[in-house]
Formats: sequence, C-alpha cells, structure tokens
Amino acid sequence: MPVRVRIAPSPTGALHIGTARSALFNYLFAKKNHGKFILRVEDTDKERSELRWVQDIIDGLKWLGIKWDEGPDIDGKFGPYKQSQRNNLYEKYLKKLLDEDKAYFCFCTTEELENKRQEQMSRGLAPKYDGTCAHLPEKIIEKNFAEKKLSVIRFRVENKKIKFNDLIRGEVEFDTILMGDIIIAKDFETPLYNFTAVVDDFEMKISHVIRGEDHISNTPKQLLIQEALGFYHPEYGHLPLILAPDRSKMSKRFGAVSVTEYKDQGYLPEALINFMALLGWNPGTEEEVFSLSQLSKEFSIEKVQKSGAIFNIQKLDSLNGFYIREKPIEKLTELCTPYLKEAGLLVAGQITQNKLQEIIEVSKTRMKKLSDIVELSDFFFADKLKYDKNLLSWNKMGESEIKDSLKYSEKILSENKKWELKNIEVELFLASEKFNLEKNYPEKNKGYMLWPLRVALSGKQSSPSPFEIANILGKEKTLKRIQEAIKLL
RNA sequence: GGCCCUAUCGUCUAGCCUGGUCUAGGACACCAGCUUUUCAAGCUGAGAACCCGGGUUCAAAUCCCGGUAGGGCCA
Repeated sequence: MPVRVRIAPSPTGALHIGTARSALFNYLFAKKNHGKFILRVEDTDKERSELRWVQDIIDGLKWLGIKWDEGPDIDGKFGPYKQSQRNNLYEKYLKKLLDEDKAYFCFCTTEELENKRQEQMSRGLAPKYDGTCAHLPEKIIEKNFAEKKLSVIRFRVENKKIKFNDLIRGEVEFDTILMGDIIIAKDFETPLYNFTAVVDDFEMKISHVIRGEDHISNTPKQLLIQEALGFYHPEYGHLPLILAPDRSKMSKRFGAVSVTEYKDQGYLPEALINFMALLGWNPGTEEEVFSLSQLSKEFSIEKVQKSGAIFNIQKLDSLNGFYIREKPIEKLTELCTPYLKEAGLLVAGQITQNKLQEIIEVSKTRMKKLSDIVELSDFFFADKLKYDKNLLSWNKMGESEIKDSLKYSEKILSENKKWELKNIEVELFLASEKFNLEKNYPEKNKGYMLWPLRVALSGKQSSPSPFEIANILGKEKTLKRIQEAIKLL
C-alpha cells in the first residue's frame, strides 16, 4: 500500500502549535517514505467551524513551508477535502451499518443518560451506555419516529479485547467491554468524529494515521468501525503531546499556542520547524540544527519519543536568534521592516535602505525575535533622546567629570576628517588613552570616555558600541547628541 | 472514578531493544572565566539526572515484577 498520511484539523480556531507539529511529523514521514501528505479539513462541528480558520490553517502551514500534496487550495478552493461537502458519503455508510444491524437508533434523552451515568458512578462502575435502545422492537422505533422523538445513531460495540501495534508505542490493548455502544451520528446530516474520520481515511486511502496521543483512545473505536464496514486498518502512531511548563496540556494560560502568534512575534519558520522537530524527536546524533529538507531525509518515526515534551520557549528563542544571525542582511532587513513601520520608526524617505541595513547589522546579535528590533534600534531613528542623566556616569564619575569626558569626545570627533567605522574607533581609542593619562584615570579603562559617549548617543544601558552608532548616525547627528548630553549636566 | 500512556540533569534529549566500553554524552538555561566602554554574540570551563522498592545476574540506567508520580481520554 502506498504511503498516504494526513492531518485533519478542525477549523474551530487558529492553527495550534500541536497541530502544526503533527503536520510536520506527517509531512516528514511522507517525504521520508516517498508518499503523499494530505490536508483534510474536518468541519463536522458546524457551529464552531469558520472559514477564516480554514484560511488560518492554510496560511500557517504555507508559512512553515509544510506543503501538502492533496487538499484545499490544490484541488479547487476546498475540493473534496472538507467534510461538510462529503455528507452523502457518510450517509451511505451510516445506512449500511443500520441495514446490517451494526448500528441502531437510540432515543434516550440527555437527562436519562445523565441519571444513569450518575447512578453507575455512585456504584463505582465505569459509566457507559447500558443498551436500553439496543434491541427495541420495530413497532416502538416507528412509534418514536412518528412522535418525532429525538434520536442518535449508535454503533454496536462487541465485547472483546482489541489490540493494535502503535508505530511509536508498540502493542497497545483496550477492552471494549468498558466502552459501551458509541454514538456515531446525531442524525444523517450530522455524523460524528470517530465515524467520519474512519470513512474519510478509507476513502482517501490513508495508510498511516499519525496523530497526537490525545487520540489514542479513539483508535480502538475506529478500528471497530472499520471492521464493521469491511475496511482495511491503517497503521496507527500516536505522537507525544506538547506540554505547558506545568506538564499539563498546552493552553493559552502559558503564552502563545497558535502558529500565527509566533509568526507575529517574529519567530522565523525555520526556527519553529527546527524546534518542533526536536520536541519529541532527535536523530540520535549530536546535531541540533536542521532545515526542513534535512529533516525530510533524516526523520524516522522509530526515533520519536514516547513521553510528552515541555514547550521550552528559551530553546526556541536561542534557535531563533541563531537563525536570525544566519540570515543574509538584505533578507533580515526586509523581515524587520514591518516591525519598525508598525512602531512608527520608519518614515518613508527619511532613511536609505543602506542605512537601515547597517542599523540591523549592528543590532542583530541581540535579537531573539524580529520584534526585538524596535526596542534595540529605536534610538537610531529618534530626533531627541530621553534618558536619565545619571546613566551617563561610569564608575561613579561626577557631573563635571562626565562633562569633561563628553567635551573631549566632542573635540576628537569634530576634528575627524574621515567618518568611517575603523577610523572613528582608532581615533577614539587613542584619545581615550590620552584622556585617562590627563585625568589620572586607570590607564586601561576606556570606560571613562567611551561609556558617557555611548550613553549620549544611545540613551541606553546597553547598545552597540559608540563607534558603530556614531558611524551610522553621521558626524552631524553624533555631535548634536553629545552637545545635548552636555546640556543635561 | 474507569481505561490507556509515560518516567535519565531545571528543560529537550543520547544511551535501554542486543546488560559490562556510563566515574551517564550533547543542547538550552544557569554560574564563572576570556574578550570587552555596556549588553549581546563568540570561545573556554563548572555545577546539575538514571522516580522508589524488590528480583534475575559475576555485573542493571539497560531485563522482570510491584509500587509511586505525572499526563491523556471518557463523563
């Protein structure tokens, strides 16, 4: 059987990081085995499904670079990959099960079921359907329909042990005796998840179902339905879950959960891919940096971890910083631009593309995310800096000492004939030695001159070097900032 | 409550299948040093783990059993 895998997200919210990781692992599995990766949108929940979320899923996967071979956007806008467009198919199989008496109508009300459940639990039993409607006489069923009683369709679950060989966990066994007859549809128009998934996987010839561990208890149910319908069984593999720092399921409470949010904060797709792959998988070597195409070659499902993995944002940050530093400067500038624009720092025509690149070049080692650029570089764009004058002091220098230092810098820089990084640096270094000698400061400590200068130019506790800033600012602006600092004292 | 899954540094993990080479390796984080006007980046180094209890064995992180803990699902 050719390898065909899928992800089947519900469009009831933004593309979740867990779904994205399932997509990644399915994609890698398909690539590795020369198979196909399919995207199928499971919009059975009519109330909560929305078109905009379908779009979000499509956009998110595209941004990550996870391409699907079949699915929305490829076979028409949604093609046959939306469940809401496949209802006649479900109806056909539902009728088949009903005709063969493998499923039946159940007329129990929610209250009745709730009462029974309470009663079972109070007796210390596992709550399950007691089979009240399992063998209703034909007449009663007809009467119920005539009276328009609400019904659901239940699937007869035979008592037996059901085993399957999980791709990741090995043999897993369930006892169906604890399950009870499961509801597979509310009515012909509203089939339910376990049923539609089985029909879709069969119709789409899915060979391997690779999904989150939260689905593991659905697997025996699906296996049973497959048997009843005479379908083949796909192979199953259950991925460990991505956990919040407290080891519970990832939730909003602990920060961003959707791919879009990470994108907006300025994480790069390559960092997110690399990070997600390493959550629950590793190649067994000491390599840690992987591109999507490398992963496609090296991935193997046997090496996927069995236990859940905590989403460690620091590791993502470190990886993201790494990929940011690796980016060609033109590309990085392009990526940072929207953030600078949004912060109102970039006004059209005020700065050349070259200048902008220089600013980003000197800032990039401090960036963890693209959005950091704003905070790191705003002083380059500002007209007038705002900062506490106490920041100008290095090693407890008093105000008059700082003033002397700044005036010295001003003098040196105003005499500069060649405004160029290396030159500025050399001149200031030499000047600083002279200055220390004149003032009786420790010879080697260049901070007496360079710290006040750097603060005058940046207004910040930390920033690139004064040489880099001065070089980018240009002579005129540099001198102006020094004079403004002197005025503060 | 029932069922299922899982268990190596704080975190992600290598090693486990095929016991000895493990005084348990790497990465992130943390700390220190180098570099340095600052913060980063870079380089070097330190600290840090086999859930517990039995058993098998000459030998167990590795095999078996039993606990415990965490998580998922059902409701």
